[in-house]
Amino acid sequence: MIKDVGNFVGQEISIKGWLYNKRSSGKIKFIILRDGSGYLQCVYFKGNVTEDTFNTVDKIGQESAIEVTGKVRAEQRAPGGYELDATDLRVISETHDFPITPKEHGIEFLMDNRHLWLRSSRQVAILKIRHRISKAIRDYFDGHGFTLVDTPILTPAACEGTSTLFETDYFDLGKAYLTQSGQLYAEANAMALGKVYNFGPVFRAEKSKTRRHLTEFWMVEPEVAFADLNDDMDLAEDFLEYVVQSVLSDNIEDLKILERDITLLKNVKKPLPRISYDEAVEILKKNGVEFEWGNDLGGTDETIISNQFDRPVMVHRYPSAVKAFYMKRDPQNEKLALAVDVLAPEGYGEIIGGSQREEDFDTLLSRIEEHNLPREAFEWYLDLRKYGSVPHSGFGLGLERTVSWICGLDHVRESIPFPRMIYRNTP
RNA sequence: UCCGCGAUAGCUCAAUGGUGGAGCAUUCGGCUGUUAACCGAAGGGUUGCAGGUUCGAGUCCUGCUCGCGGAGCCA
Repeated sequence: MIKDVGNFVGQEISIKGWLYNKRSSGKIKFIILRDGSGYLQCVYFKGNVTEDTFNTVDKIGQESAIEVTGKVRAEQRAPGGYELDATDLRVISETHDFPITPKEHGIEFLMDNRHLWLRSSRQVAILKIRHRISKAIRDYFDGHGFTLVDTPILTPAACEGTSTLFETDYFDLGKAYLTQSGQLYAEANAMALGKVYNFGPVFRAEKSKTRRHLTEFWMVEPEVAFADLNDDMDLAEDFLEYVVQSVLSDNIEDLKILERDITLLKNVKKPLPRISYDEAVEILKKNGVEFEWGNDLGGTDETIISNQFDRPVMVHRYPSAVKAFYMKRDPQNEKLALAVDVLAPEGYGEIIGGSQREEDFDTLLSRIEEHNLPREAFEWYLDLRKYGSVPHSGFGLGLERTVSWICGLDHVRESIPFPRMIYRNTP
């Protein structure tokens, strides 16, 4: 693979890939080969290769699949520091008129050609960082005593009763819904295994049309038995530090391709600042925002708050009225929920939402009734409070928002290979 | 759902109500170290769709379609 060519200096090698770009100057021709692992400049001198091979270089278009043979050489003038002094060229599949040229394109064209856009250096870098983040997430939990549990995607009822879900017919059993969260099922698993996490796609049928929303996105949700809100925040900051520092140590080249300023990412270390909702409201008022206590924080509110800090900030104890039914109320103030949101810097908004869960049977039942949720659908969930109920907490981290933040993207649509949005479900 | 902006060559964009252009891409020619290479030439158009105003509409008006930005909702 191209990323390993440095180990083959002085040797003749053959390498398969795609033609990324080419330039020619009379009797010398340069091609840039890409293979997914990196980019390699290959030089064709007239005289070093057959007339036929030399002419073939002219003929093949961008994204032709080829196999290049030649000797590896360290070369300062070549991108990446190494170059292939080519002796042969085998065409595996010739291509002409690849739509995405190395020039500028508009977003509509690029999204229509998303299946081809993925081959560009920028998209390749993003996908590699996305993979590193996914791996860091799994490594972190696997290394801290968590068991991965897979929760259902088709569910009989809305998990939280707050957002609009995709609906589908389910044989003779009526309607089924695409899950918006695996959390309730993760709680059941946590009562079996202690510390668990699930990691998979979730779905929201909200007609949200912003740079932070997809209708299908990936979420990781740890759930821990015998953990309170403070334990939850301790976990979130330790976890977030691990994920960000993993990318910084392994993906510096990819971040350079994205021209990401990593100054603030380097700051993502424990402890993260913790402020209460009340303190957040004070910050808003100091910044001239007319904010009424009791409302949820909007996107611009989150940006103002996060701009006060040089790293992600945890906002805890929100008004219970704007939070989900299963969140435990603060014993010190019944109007507050033991919830926490982690706001990423630079306007990337909420990347983590979590809480301590209500563990008392009667209280949870009355919450379900207050929210006009069908009790039958939650009988199994109530059982968790009937048999060996314990304080427990967890959170959910949105993968695409995290990728967008770490990569410095201006829209989540670039953070997943094939984004699903309100006005686009193709390609 | 609401507010705002837009749709012209394969792509990115120009064009005062008066003969639709440029750069890139493509094809041809030139160049022995290019870095989104460069230089010269050629081909390439039902100006999103439907109506209207006007002697004359890419340009003004109305409706529609699609897209983009933002709000709300949310992670």
